[in-house]
Amino acid sequence: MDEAVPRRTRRTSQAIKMSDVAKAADVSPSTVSLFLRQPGAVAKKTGAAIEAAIERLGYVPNLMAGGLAAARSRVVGVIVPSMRNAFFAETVSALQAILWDDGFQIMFGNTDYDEEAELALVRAYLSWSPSALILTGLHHSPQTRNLLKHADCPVVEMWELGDDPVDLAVGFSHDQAGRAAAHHLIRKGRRRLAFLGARMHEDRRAMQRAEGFAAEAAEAGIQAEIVHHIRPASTEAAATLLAKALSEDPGIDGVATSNDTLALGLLFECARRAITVPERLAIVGFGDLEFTAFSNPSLTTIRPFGDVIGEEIARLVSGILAGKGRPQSPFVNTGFVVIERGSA
Amino acid sequence: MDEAVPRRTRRTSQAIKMSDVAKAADVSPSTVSLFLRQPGAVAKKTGAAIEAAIERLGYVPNLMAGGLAAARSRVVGVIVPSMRNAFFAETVSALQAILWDDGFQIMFGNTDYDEEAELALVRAYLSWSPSALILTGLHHSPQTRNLLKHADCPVVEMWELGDDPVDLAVGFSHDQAGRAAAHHLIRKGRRRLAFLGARMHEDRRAMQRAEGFAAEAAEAGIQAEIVHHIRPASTEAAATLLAKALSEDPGIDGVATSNDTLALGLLFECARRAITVPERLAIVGFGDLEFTAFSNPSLTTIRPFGDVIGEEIARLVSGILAGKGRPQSPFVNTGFVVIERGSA
DNA sequence: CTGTTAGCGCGTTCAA
DNA sequence: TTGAACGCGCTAACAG
Repeated sequence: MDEAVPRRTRRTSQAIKMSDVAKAADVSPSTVSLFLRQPGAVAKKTGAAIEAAIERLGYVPNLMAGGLAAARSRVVGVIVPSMRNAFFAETVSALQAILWDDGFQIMFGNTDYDEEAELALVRAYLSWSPSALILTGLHHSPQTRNLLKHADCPVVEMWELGDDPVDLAVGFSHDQAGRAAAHHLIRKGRRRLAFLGARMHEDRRAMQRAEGFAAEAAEAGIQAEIVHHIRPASTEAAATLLAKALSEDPGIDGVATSNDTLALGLLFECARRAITVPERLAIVGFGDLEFTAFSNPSLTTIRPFGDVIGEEIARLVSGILAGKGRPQSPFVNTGFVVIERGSA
Repeated sequence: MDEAVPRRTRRTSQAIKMSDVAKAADVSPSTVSLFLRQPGAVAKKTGAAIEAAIERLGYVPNLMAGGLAAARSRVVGVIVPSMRNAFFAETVSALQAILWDDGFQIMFGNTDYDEEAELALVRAYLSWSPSALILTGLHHSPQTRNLLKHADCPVVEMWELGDDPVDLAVGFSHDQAGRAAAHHLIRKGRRRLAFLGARMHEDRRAMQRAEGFAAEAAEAGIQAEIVHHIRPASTEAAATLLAKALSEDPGIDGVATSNDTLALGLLFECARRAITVPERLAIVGFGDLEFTAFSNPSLTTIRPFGDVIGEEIARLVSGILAGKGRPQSPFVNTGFVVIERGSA
């Protein structure tokens, strides 16, 4: 009976378009277009008239039309495993800030560590003719890799360094980070080590750190066990992991974790079990999350410079797209540092 | 005659297009288009042929062309104050998961609590003819509000409830959350209260919680001071805040914080100062971040259901866009709960 | 420096 | 159930 009255004006919202602006400024549409893309290439007076018209009419360019005509959009696709991970939040935040200033927009997605999801995302982003594609890690399904190889834009793999990147890679060596943790503990006189990791069956980079840790220990003649847990890193998982580690070797005196969150949980669990840190157990985390400096005891950890990764990528991508050419090397090593605090 | 010289000087990367698929499947482009949008409306045999051709050629639709023709893209713009904030990460993660399944893509941006940045983002997203716009909070610059009012798509304001939303709102009352914290402390016998907040000059919602807290206390005949700090919430800020609060009233026996991160810092700081929690100081956090259940002591906090906010919005938006009509009420109250643990 | 012109790849009538 | 025609709003080559 009574048809619902739409609460908002339906469709055909006669949006102001470029030709309207052109008419208002008494120039041709292509001049408006030119002005928008290269303000300097238009006479100052004409430019002022166009600008005034834009302002007066409230013109908002249609980026789909622009992208279609130019066969390229100013969209940058970014793919991370998980948005809930503070590491990536840092990187994406930095990326967004810089790319935005350079006139790019970010399309953002997470794979939840699923290769199929990654493939679907890559495909989806590709269908926007993006200006660049940024993804996490060097490992992808063969199909994904193939798509990326043929992509008509810069492709950046981040947070990992290694052989044979698809195109560009910005990050650091997780093997070395793992080794650094072991090295630090050994230097501190620890001889019975373990690496506690969460979700390492999915998180290749955490696994690499674990392996680097074990390798470094082995080279020093120390056997380090790797203990892991399937669930995501959480303070709670730490209790489980510590129990496992202790049951395998009650004399453990030094551990590294795949993640500061885990390390925080370990701190709490040690307090509960009256295990003194660092006296009886030294702990090295990973990530340098904000609480590490201020926990009790403060947490020795490895800082991966997630923000720098974002900045470097943004700079790289912006540079290439601005026609400044590609760097000599496809790698940017953003490195890491061990930050010594109270826990080790 | 003249037609002999096509001006295809553009270096297009031979992408497969719909017409190629059509040719390969021996149908017309519009049939392919129809099949893609409504597979059921095409003869089964034709559909199979098209599908095969798509597969064989590796066709990827050009979403810009599609969006341009349809005057609508399947992009959903999402704006949060900060990506580094774990609350919003939960929401965005849930949003992305559901919207993705429904065929939408997310464009993501953060304002860093800057109204101008928000305006720019809204404008940018609008230029993609989005399917929906999702932003944080009910407060925007007049210009932004005006743009949103005239937007030709659903607009959702999230994480806050109040009068006069632009269109739809999904969230909860921060005033009530603040009151709940005060109520809890009072019920626990605390009589000298304070609210410790970070960045409240920018974060309206934190401020609302603080005011709700103070109001509830006042109604119980208790005066609660509000102490704040300009820097973002961090475990470190907690020390500063505690010092301030104590200097104003050394006898404080119950505090709420704007954020669990702050509460965590407080826990550490209390340990350092040998202030027993909850005996001498009861603490109520906000956010129910993952460590709260497992800290030492565990943290009493308020859980805002950030993931539910994301789910509700996704459901709402998907429903409206699928033509299922708009809900009777423009509000969805996702509520919150006080989770009582060790610290209060 | 500005205007003319010809599409970009697809959705959407509508007729067949 | 399918196909032809048309145009979405803009960019880019080129001529003036």
